Amino acid sequence: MALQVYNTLHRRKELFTPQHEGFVGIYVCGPTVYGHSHLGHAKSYVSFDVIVRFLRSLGYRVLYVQNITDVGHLTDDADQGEDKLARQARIDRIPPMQLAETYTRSYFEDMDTLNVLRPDIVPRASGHITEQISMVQTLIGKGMAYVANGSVYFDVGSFPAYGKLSGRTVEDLNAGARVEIKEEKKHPADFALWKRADAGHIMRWPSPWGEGFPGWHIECSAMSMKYLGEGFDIHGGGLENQFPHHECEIAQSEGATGKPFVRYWLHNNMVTVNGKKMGKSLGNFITLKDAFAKWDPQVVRFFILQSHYRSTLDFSDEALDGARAGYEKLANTLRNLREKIAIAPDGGEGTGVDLDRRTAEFRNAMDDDFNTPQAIAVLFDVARELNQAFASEKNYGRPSLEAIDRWYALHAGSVLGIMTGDARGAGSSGPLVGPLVELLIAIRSDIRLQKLWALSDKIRDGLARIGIGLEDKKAGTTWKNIS
RNA sequence: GGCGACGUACCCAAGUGGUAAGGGAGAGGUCUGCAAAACCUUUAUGCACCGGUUCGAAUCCGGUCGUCGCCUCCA
Repeated sequence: MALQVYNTLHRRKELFTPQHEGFVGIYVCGPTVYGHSHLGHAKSYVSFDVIVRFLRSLGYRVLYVQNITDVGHLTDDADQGEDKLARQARIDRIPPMQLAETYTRSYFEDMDTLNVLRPDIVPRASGHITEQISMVQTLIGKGMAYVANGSVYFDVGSFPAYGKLSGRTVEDLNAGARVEIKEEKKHPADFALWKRADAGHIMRWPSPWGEGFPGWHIECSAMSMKYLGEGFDIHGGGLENQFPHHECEIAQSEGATGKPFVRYWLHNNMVTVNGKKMGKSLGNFITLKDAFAKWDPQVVRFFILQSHYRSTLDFSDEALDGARAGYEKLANTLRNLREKIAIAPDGGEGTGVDLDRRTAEFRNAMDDDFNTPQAIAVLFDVARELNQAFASEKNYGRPSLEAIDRWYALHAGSVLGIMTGDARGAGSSGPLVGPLVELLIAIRSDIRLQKLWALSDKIRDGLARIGIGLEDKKAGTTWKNIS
């Protein structure tokens, strides 16, 4: 089976074939940096992180571009309201670019914590004003855009395919009561490519049409094509950006180049919290920094991947608790595996786990539009078989055990980006912790030989209170970090 | 009003024509000084509801109810 992806453009799963053999160009809409990142960002960027990781595991050279929107756009209608970045900067009493820098750092800090690999190129909108102006000029030259009162609008009437991504028509838009009629626009569905800056507008750049700032959609077109070429393989983003953002990107990009823009459009679904949509404008969003105080970041990542990227994901304490328990089961298995490896003989028999079969199952799951929940189920299947083998108390050979360790490192670690930490689990330990715990275990073993259970339990309970869990097994006592 | 998605056990969640993955929680058991971990057994004759197509439907078609999203910045 080969990789199939759900292409929003055609509303079906399609065989994935890159434009240039062996190479994949992918662009994902990045965050607007005027606040801390939230759970929605986590779902989106973890999802695309796994997509990129999987493509790389298939042998593709992937160029992953993700923008940072540091030019503020407006708080409500395309023509009303205040620039979001400018507003927050005013509230915080700092320059807008300082605000953007602060939250760009915050964003990557959170993504690093979630084990999301950095994109290969992270272009800032403010650093690509020239490219955006140039593209607007091309569109004006082609008669697809017009200047009105210092602003430039895209004429949707000049692009008959407008609506092909979202399945809307210009007539639908007319019917909707929410499209603001703006005097200077020829048609209500026309969208801004460049906006005239009013006197108080801080972020402004000179342009052929006077001082202003770029429209919301133009940055993604200009930057994606600059780094990936005029037509490229994958464009990803949140489902809510399908319309109008991505629709407008297609119109202006294909209008400017006359070539197909993106071959596969991938959209991830939204996050809800206790059943309700989480959105910036609703004010009910949970920032990642708050989430990490409550749940282990690795568990958050695991939880996200336990549902499909095109399904909505509801965050609730009960669901996260379930995910944590499942995650710990895998972590325990891996820890047990490494303890066995440390004492395994060079020869010895195999575990009987059919890794070839499980590899194929994992690959098939991921080939089917990145079905991470099914792929994770395969991780559990291997864990169960391995634990069954361990339950029989045989002495398995090191090569057989190490093969399973490598299997997890590849499939769980490299592809899904989970189970990559210390097998002892979360928590930070200073350099003295290990030797000290080993010493306590040795002393406690003597105590246990004397059957002084009360004293023995006092040591175990005391260690548990400071985050060290002891497990007494036939082969001896082991320890792990607990939270 | 227009467009779209979804509704699978107590919870999370795969499965799009061949007889319900996986995880959590619960119950019972094995092991253990106890605990933990792990293993075994068990938990949906049924996949919102009602019709239809079919030898066969959670999966296809029609209808009903419900939930959510987009149409306005948002991942």
